[in-house]
Amino acid sequence: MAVNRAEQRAATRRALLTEGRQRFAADGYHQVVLAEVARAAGVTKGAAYHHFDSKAGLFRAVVAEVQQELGERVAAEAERHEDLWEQLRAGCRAFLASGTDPAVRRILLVDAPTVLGWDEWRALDEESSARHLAEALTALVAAGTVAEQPVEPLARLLSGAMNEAALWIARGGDSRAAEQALDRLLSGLRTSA
Amino acid sequence: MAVNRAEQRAATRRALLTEGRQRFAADGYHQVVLAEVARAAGVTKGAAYHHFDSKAGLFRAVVAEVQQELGERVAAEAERHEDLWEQLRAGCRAFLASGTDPAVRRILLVDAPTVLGWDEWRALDEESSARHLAEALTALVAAGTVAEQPVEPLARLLSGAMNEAALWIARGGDSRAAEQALDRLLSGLRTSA
DNA sequence: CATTTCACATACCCGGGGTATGTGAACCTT
DNA sequence: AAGGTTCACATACCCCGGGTATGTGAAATG
Repeated sequence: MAVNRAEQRAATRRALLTEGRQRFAADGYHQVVLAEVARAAGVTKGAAYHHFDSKAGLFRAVVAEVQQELGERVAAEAERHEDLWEQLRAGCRAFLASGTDPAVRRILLVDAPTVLGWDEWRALDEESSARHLAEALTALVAAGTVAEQPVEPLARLLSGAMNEAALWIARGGDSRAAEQALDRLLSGLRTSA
Repeated sequence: MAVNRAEQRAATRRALLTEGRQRFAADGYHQVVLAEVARAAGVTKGAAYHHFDSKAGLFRAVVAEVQQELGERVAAEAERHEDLWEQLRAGCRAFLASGTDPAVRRILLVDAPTVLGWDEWRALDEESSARHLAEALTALVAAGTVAEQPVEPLARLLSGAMNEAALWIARGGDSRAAEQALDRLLSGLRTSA
């Protein structure tokens, strides 16, 4: 067990994050009561406020964690392919699949924009997944696979489409059908080749 | 002035809806305090609970109103065109433009999914705008303009894309660029003709 | 070993959603 | 038109839960 103070601090912080993540994912931000998160983590509300400035602060930390994991998962799946176009498709499919994870669905896709505000949410999203998408599109434009055009609005459109599709799939939508529909949309971007 | 009881009831209900709509749009659901909405409407909190079962109930009613208006606006814009394809484009552009309306942006696009829950929100969305989109796509498929395919997932993708794009535009994104990017995506759906 | 630091615990405040009950004017009945 | 009923609110209250102010004991420091 941790006797060292830094270790102890890190341990309780992690416990709060883990417990918070589970509850935020299961019950949604507003249903979660901070004192119960702390109690489940083996501490009191005071400890939580010692580590995070507010309930939203804890949520923010959880969001960052989940988002980073998601970004890595998508990137890892994309990098299994050589072809740029296949990288894009693989990344998109990985994103769609991860919508079934309650942590991603409820925390990232539903609650985060409201709790953190759309601006801050978008900034976080930018760092993790949205940037990769924009980079992939830029690379495809540079390679001539996709027609020359502003990348940012296109990335926003695709990002929104996939967010919604991930939720739709999580709610019972046919993931195969969603992937095919996305493929059709994407293929429209290709220069005739 | 209303002396009749039914008129009076309708008047206060409308006052609550109007005042609630403004505040929900300006400050966001959670920042709004119900008692102040009532006070601004010239009544007390008790009156609000006489008309709506909860704060979320008032919000739900506001959402339904805004969503219906939006649906009508989009439909009206679409119907100014004869060609099915142009109807789709016009409807999409009208939707994107309406993202600048704070009521639409904050209430419909940001808060509604969290407050009402994604399922209920989707059900409301289905009645108003999403159905029109699905119908338009179905008509285009029937006319042979768009390739035969399941319409529902495609509609979800486009709906999500436009939601996000509307928010992006409202936050300062270039609406012209978004329209063009959307056009490119849509044009990919056309059968080569 | 004395002192400071720090990671929490305890006790408290208070804003705001929700509820239970009161009230007077409109409505219906005879 | 008088008495009773309904109803559209107002008033007073409960209480959960986020946030804060302060206490405490063990680890770190010298």
